[in-house]
Amino acid sequence: MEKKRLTRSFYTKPTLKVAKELLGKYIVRKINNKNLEGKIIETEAYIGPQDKASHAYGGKITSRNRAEYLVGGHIYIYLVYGMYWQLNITTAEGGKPECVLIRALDLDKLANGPGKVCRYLKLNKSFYGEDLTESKRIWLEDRGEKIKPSQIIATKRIGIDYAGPYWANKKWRFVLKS
DNA sequence: GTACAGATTGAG
DNA sequence: TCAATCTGTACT
Repeated sequence: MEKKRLTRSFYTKPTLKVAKELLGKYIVRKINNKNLEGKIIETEAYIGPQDKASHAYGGKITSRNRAEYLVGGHIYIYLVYGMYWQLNITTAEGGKPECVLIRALDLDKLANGPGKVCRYLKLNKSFYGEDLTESKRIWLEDRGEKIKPSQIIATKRIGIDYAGPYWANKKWRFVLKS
């Protein structure tokens, strides 16, 4: 099977397009010469600064969210609830706070939630700002799997009711039907 | 300096 | 249904 690392041009496309195209791609995490891999089956788009659910709403830059402004293809990782890491991949051009949250991998309960994805892949703050097109320990691969539009389910995003009904009802969460 | 909510999860 | 657990942000 052909394996191809995704390059910068994949990530710099519009965020919603990248979020959908990430479905079916494989994330590869190399630990001590062993590869942990999983197919991405659920993503969620965050498009700041107009997106109230985004940490960059209003164009804010803090030490927590600054990675969100990096050019597409970088990791934006942060801690929520004091215990769970959220793995995001930045999209669009540099200076634009847009990213895609990786919510689940096809790993049967091992990674069926954003916190679990990071636990399984052993990700932590040392990956903050990691470049997925250059890194030797984590990257994304295209393995030639073709995803049909009919396999993609668009739903409302999760856990952001505080952003108000307009943003909370945006169907920016994408799930790959198996 | 202090208060408090949050892109979650797992146990009860 | 709720506790675990801690960072960023908005107060004083």
